[in-house]
Amino acid sequence: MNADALRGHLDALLLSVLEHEPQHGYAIIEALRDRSGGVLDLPTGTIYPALRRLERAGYLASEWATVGGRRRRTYRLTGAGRAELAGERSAWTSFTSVIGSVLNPSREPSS
Amino acid sequence: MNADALRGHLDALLLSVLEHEPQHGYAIIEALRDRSGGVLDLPTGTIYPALRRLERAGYLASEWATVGGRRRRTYRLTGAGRAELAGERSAWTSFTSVIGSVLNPSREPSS
DNA sequence: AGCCTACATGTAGACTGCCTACATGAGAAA
DNA sequence: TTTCTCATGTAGGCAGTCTACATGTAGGCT
Repeated sequence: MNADALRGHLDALLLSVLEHEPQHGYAIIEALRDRSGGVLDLPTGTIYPALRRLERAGYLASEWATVGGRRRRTYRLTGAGRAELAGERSAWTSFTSVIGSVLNPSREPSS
Repeated sequence: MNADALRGHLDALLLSVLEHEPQHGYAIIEALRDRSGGVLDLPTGTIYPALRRLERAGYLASEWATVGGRRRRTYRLTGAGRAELAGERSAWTSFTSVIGSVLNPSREPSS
């Protein structure tokens, strides 16, 4: 998986993983790996800054927790985050449709 | 169309437009606009450097022509470019599949 | 005790590609 | 002569992802 290809779609992935339950960063990385069949194995240097960015943007909120002696920062979707996720999903659909139509144009009978 | 979303997929679009006939930059911009229903309206500052990059990479070759007193640099696919296009197409398919599976996971019955 | 692995978070700086803004010039039409 | 379309190109900015590093706990193995 090329790094550039991901550009601009990571936010949608993160929000999507957090849709049904709050997660901490490390678990999010594992969830992405699981859901993608091992293809998406994103480094911490990508995930943690991205989560903070999404929190600054108001799409996520976080709380510290300690589980088994280890500190976790648990993120959850805000209302704005939920709306953003919906927007990202529809943006993804139209994005794939547009690129697809250029990459594999269905030849119209010419006028 | 968000600029970041395009990142890493532009090469595939350009090669695809040039697949069946050579084109010059300005015409490529118009072709992308047409094929995408007006959504992809890419600036010259994006297209021209990208075409030169693809030529440096060996995927395109270019020749100057003069049509109606105007100079055009016409690009065509090389053999390597054709192979690259095939690779980009299959990469696009797996890319959409992976992102899609994260964004809209089909819930497996849990074990 | 010492070592290694998994768990867990974070930052600094590099890389790179797409964008904005600008520059240039010919032909055609108003 | 002014403006629009056609046509190419560069310089510099921006921003997101990555590499590499830094820190620390828990638990298993020898």
